[in-house]
Amino acid sequence: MASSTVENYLKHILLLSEGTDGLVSMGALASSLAVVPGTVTTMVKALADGGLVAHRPRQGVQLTSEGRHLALTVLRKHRLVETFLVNVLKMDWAAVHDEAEQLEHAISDDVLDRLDALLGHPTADPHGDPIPSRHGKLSSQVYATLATCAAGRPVRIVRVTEQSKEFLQFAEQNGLQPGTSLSVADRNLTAGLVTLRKAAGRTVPLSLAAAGKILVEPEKQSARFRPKPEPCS
Amino acid sequence: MASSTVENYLKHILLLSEGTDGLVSMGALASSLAVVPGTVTTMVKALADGGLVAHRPRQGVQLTSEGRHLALTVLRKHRLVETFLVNVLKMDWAAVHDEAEQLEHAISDDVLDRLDALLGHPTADPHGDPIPSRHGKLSSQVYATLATCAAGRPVRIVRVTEQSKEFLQFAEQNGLQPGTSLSVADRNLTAGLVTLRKAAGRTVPLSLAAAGKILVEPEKQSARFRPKPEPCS
DNA sequence: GTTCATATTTTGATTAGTCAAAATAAATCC
DNA sequence: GGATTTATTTTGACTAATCAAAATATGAAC
Ligand SMILES: [Mn+2]
Ligand SMILES: [Mn+2]
Ligand SMILES: [Mn+2]
Ligand SMILES: [Mn+2]
Repeated sequence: MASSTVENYLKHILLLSEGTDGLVSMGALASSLAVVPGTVTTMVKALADGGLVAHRPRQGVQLTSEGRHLALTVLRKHRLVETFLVNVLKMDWAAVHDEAEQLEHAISDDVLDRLDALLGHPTADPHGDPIPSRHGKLSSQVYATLATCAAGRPVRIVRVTEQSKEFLQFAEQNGLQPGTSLSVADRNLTAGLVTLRKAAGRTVPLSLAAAGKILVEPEKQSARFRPKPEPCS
Repeated sequence: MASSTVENYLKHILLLSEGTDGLVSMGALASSLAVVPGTVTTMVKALADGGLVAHRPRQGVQLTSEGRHLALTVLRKHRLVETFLVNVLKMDWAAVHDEAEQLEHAISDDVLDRLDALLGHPTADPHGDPIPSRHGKLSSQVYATLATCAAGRPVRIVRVTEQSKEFLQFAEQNGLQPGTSLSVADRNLTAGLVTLRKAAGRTVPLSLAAAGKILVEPEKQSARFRPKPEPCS
């Protein structure tokens, strides 16, 4: 029932309210959607009439539970579609965001469930972005970034939080994808430069800004050092 | 670039002009698109301005070669998507038309090509509708229907030309799908009734109107009767 | 407590797509 | 040939979504 436009508004409100108190400013929403602020004010009032958001004039906007549910469904479609495009159709991870931006509005809930099953119920998309569960649960785990994690510590990339083609192509070129193991060799705050050391010993320089877009978790101990491997049952 | 609306207009003009001289009446197009005739007149003039159709006032409308090319791409997307939904996601063939009606406007040419390869370059969709080739060739082979083919003759269903859920569910229930072998046991023009005999001897009654929607070709000789089987090379 | 800068809202206009209903052209029938 | 039926076109109005630019509110700075 909801138009593509409405779905996009809700999805952007959801993404922008992640980690905050939930109130999203008109300005932030406008630039996120690439429309002028006046348009957002008008649309948000319409969404509020429809019961999908709560609008606090001159304060911001917030999803209602109905709006949040719809937004989560759209986000789930987006990320499952991206996963399908990369895992099944072997598309470049830098290209799938734009595709999914259209497809998220065109697939039914039935197709969504079948894609989910085909892909084996994945919990993250090719960029490491968490996929909302069918019941609307969205992981909000907080990770360190390459700009903040301790130097020398072995870490594994879990997520790249940046959709732009250019950034993703650069990251792929330098083997910076979810699953990659590495450590921060050096961090120079003055120069705004981070140097990474990859598994093979290769080093990669990265701006601090770029490093902040790459989320990592502590490297799990490799198998031969693991104290008590679980028996396969 | 073209909106979903424009794509739908072009696709419907293409389908309605199949087999005719190419001129489609405003009235036919309006009922096919489920809009009022005045809307069609307005839109067709806009399409003509855009060079996608030629409008002969009070006569009809016809695709230009650019419009025909676009229409064929949309049709190709529609039918490949249907094939994907049935063959890969195992959806019911009665449900996929509505899904494809949306998806045909959301998938890129790149995704189209990858789907085509994944499916093994099929030439017909689950209903037997021919899939336009990547170079815009659309098979226009003429087939007999169950309403016209000789009684007693063993035939094989090649296509079911009717998108409605109800009809397709009925056809599935009675095992009337592309590939099925059968023959017309009896045709009673007065009663408007056709009786089919399936392989297992089971008979199925069918209205003449419904029989006309089912296209067939002469049954190929079964292997044991074939005079000169080609060697597998 | 004014003044200023900034974000937000309002106003007026535009585009795509649609419908209802009136006007018009064309074909058909006597 | 004139009247009638039918399809098409025109006209006027409406909705969703947008922008440009003017008006307004709010918090910060002086
Ligand atoms: Mn989108
Ligand atoms: Mn993603
Ligand atoms: Mn369509
Ligand atoms: Mn089909």
